[in-house]
Amino acid sequence: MQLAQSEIEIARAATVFRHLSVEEFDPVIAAANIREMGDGTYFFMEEDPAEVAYVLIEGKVKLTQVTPDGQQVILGYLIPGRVFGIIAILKKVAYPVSAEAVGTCRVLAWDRATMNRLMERSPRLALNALHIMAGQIREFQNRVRELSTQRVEQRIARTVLRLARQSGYKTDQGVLIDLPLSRQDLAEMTGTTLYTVSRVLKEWENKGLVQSKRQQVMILAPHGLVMIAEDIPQDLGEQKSFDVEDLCDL
Amino acid sequence: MQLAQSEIEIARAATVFRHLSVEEFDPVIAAANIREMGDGTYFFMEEDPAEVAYVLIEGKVKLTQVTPDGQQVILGYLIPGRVFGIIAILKKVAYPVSAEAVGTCRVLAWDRATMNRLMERSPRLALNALHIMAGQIREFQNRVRELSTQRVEQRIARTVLRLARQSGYKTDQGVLIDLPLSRQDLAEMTGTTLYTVSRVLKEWENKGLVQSKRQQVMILAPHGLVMIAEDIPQDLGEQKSFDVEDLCDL
DNA sequence: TCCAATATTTGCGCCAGCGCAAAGACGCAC
DNA sequence: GTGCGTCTTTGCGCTGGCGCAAATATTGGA
Repeated sequence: MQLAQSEIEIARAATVFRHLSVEEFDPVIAAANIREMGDGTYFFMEEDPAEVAYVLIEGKVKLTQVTPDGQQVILGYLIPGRVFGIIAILKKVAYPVSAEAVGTCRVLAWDRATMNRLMERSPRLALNALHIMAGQIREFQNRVRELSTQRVEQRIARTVLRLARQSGYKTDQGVLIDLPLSRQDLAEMTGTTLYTVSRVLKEWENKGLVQSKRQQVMILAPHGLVMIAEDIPQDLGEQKSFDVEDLCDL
Repeated sequence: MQLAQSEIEIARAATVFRHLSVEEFDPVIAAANIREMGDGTYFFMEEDPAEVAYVLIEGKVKLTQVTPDGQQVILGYLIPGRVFGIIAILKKVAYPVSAEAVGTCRVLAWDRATMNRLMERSPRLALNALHIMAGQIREFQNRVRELSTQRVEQRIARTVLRLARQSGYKTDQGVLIDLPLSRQDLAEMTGTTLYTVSRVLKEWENKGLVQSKRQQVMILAPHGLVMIAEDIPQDLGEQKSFDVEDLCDL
């Protein structure tokens, strides 16, 4: 398979290749394999020996874990430009999560030997990997803190806002989360049940904060969700108008 | 301050220095600063710019975060040989946690410039740092999963067993957790309240699983706790005898 | 030794969230 | 259009866990 120019540009912008000079970047691309995966197929499963690192070019990827008793937990979704399976640069380690294609995906892939060779030539690449892992640590620490201290509605609000920031798609009605996102999925992301998610979304819908359909959530009033996410007791009556900027950060 | 031979040996065994040759390790030690911190003092606070990396030689260190509304979360305790603040090898990042001395601590410390210079000379050192960060990611992912899927009693059991494995001190009665560990501390580690922790410990005490005093927990029947941690419904009646091996892993 | 500070226990009331069960809505395949 | 599988809603009852308040225990320091 051949790389289109647009695909190279997406890779160029990937965090893992940030600050690479052209001389460093070209061999990276030259060594890449492009691969396509159909909806629902797995790049790798939790516990598999980590041999290949990927950069997502097109599509979405879902990262999950499964508890010993078979319950699934969704750790997050990836969008184009994100690297995954980067752990494969290390010898003799296993992937800590499963990675599943959500819709058709195109990725660039490098096996460990290739990645190591590239890193030897561009220390910057290794440093970027470190940066990415540091960011992941921070992210999961925050998740632990959220799960420890926040109530369910708050966690759902944060999760929805995070997804909107990542995969939000602005329409004239509001921000649509561009993912097939069932109540069950949201429950697995927030550590609750599909019943509770359903009830919370319904309540938000009644308040005019969101509009949800089958496997779909659209945010109508980001500000209202931010209020919930931050646990600011809002006296109702005055509804703030829609403002995309609210999605920028918390 | 001078390094004792025993201190050098502890550093030698630290995970971050694993597999280093003598030629690589000697300059590392030569470049180290030894530092002593009193009980309750902080090596660094969450959000501080990360400038120094540490290896714990003696004492215990508590890692914490604070929520916006002032609630504390304990992410874990470190024992001698563990590295912390390793994030400081990267430029322009902040510590994601606070690190507090529990009892008097002795540590080795390197500032970023020194650490970077050492890593250039020993790529193995950089690789070890990567390994450690990968391990941390895995650990926090597991914590997220636990918090998402397990009930309070289970999480407390896992936490107590983990602490015993780390800082357990075998006595003729059972395994004593060698940390000042209040109900509040356990609550902050497991995402619950001191009231619930108190009630759970009391119940375990009545069943003869543990014996707890002020800021102290001793495990009498590890097997029983493992049963709870793994959520195996135990029909009472037959109490298994004490077996230290149960602490080895879950 | 006694006091003040800190840690722990426990009764009590409450409610957030769980989870079954059953009905309803939706969308795809034929 | 029909039918089936999947997803969603919602009534209901229940309980795990929260958190106040007050009593009690423990400890270190004066």
